[in-house]
Amino acid sequence: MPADAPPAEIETARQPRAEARRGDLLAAATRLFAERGYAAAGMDEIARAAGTSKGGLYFHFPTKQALLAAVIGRAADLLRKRVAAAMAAAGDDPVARSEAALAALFRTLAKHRPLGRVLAAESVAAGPEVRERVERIEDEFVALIAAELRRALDLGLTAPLDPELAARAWFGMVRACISAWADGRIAAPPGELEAELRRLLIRSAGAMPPDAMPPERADRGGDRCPDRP
Amino acid sequence: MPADAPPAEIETARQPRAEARRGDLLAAATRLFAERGYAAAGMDEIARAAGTSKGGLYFHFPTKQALLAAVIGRAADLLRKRVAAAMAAAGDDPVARSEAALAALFRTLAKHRPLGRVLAAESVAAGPEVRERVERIEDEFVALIAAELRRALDLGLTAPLDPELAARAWFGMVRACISAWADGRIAAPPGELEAELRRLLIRSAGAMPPDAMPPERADRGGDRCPDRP
DNA sequence: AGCGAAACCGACCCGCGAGTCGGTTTCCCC
DNA sequence: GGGGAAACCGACTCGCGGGTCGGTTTCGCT
Repeated sequence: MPADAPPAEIETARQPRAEARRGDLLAAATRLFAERGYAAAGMDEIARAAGTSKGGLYFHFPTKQALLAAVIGRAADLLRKRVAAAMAAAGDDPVARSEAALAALFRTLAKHRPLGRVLAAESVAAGPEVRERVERIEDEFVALIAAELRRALDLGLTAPLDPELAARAWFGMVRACISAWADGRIAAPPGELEAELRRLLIRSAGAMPPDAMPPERADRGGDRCPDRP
Repeated sequence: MPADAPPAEIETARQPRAEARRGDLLAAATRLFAERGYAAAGMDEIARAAGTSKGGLYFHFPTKQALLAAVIGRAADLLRKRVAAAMAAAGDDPVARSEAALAALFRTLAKHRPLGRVLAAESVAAGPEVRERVERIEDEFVALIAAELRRALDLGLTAPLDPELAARAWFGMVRACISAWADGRIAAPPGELEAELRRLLIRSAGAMPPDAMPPERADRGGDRCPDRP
């Protein structure tokens, strides 16, 4: 449904060693863009960090913007792959599929911390084209989740809500928590964080998790259906 | 509780016309940093946009970083003021106070669009000190809401949750929705957006809004307490 | 082996923009 | 009204970093 989704990598697979270099360069660029910011990270520095030289870098990428674009494209491809796999494995239930998509997003971003920072912060710094591209990617995932949420709504599995807005809000929740966690501003281990976040997401939609009831059932008084006097 | 909260503006109030200039400069800088990004916005450009010259700009701010720091400081002050006022006006109920704080955040960011973008995106581009400062500010507001949430939790007004995490997640929801809306990627008018967002927030905490029931009560089948078979 | 292209190197070029500085205007106050 | 400081101006400097280029190495292929 997101229509375009450019064919990922059109590169006509050069020599394998070149491909490896390209990978190193992208990794180094991702890390440095995240650490120093797009503008402050120098091409020379990136080349050095990837174990090569400026000339070698410019052999693979014609310009700094192109490098950033490649970094972003690769990140988007990775996310797409993980999310698609997770959703496919989650079966038919739209709530389960939404949960799975968010969880995959969460895990992927948690595993590759710099990636999230590049996606979040560098869009503005590198000119409007890049910025728009990042927005498109975000919209793509939001639409993915919104579609599931709409199905869930139609099936009466959730409280009445605006699927687009809810999907966007969910995305924001995940992003905010991940980046705070990546900076060490949240102590909890990722597993707990994910579980707690999942509870928030599900409750916010007014839905029950598809798999009956979570283990800790009688924690306290009013867990679900809180009729406070 | 956030401990420090630097005394806002220590400036020893110079001539009033200078103060006005300073304001113009800050406004122009905020706008241009948001539009072009920190690195791409030139000092000369900013000065011109504020109706003055580079020399005049450097009279007020010794360096580009200092300019950004002032922009961020002013934004933080504005947010602090608005949020404090809203919470004070909301009475004692911790859920109402949380709602009010978020709503004030929402409205302030919605009214001053560039401000949110600067806070969100420019922290990385301008070196680690600035970045850390922005994180501190965010943490400050999160802590504010987390405190209310903790009270609500102790009073049994919410489902069991981690107050810090929930506050952070809420913050992320608001931010994500605001920035998507500011870019025109969400069509809804801000009033509706806020209302829908508020519903999501409340539900995610498993709380009831303090003011009894919202008008549209019997919209559909399972609004609250969704026991799906 | 040896040829040709892909891959890589690093010294150099050059525009751009942050910061400087000597000079000019504005305005407060005696 | 005039002296002096605050406020402001804009031409200039200068280092930094993106991009270039001629040359060198690596490697596949016959």
